[in-house]
Amino acid sequence: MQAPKALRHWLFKSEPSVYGWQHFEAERRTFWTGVRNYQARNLLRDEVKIGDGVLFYHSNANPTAIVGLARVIAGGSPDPTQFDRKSPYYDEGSSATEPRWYGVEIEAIAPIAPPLTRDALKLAGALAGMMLLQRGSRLSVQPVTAAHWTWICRLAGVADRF
DNA sequence: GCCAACGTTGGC
DNA sequence: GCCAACGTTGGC
Repeated sequence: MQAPKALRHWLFKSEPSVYGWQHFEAERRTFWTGVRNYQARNLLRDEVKIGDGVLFYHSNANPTAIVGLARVIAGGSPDPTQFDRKSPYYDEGSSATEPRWYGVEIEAIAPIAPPLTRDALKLAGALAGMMLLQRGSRLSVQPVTAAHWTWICRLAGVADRF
């Protein structure tokens, strides 16, 4: 019998002008749609599992920051927006039998207030290796190591629930 | 708004 | 399979 995989940790980027933490918190849960990058798709489809922790990050924002914690409540399934002709995420090259794009469902756990700004993250030497902080890093779904996760929870003053 | 870095596309 | 052109991301 196979041991269950340890819970893992992720960082999801979102532009607050498109879908911000306030919106997410009001809905409490959401299906994460619109990821159109194969590397991120592979993570959503194959690696992001129920119970995993998610850092919700505001990109293209002022300030850019980690603004909340979330939890994965359903693993990868096809992103319905790829089939919706009216959606900006519509992909005519995708089909129901061979969907190209995936998403997961997440639930809001706790806000991080005040937000943990990118500047604050950069000041924490222990976080220097975070993928988020690497030059040119733009993957919108990123793995976060357990050590980085723990540091971030401490910096944010939130309980490490994962 | 600028632009560096990255991903994708398509000609060859 | 190479690589130039183009489009996108996202920090600043």
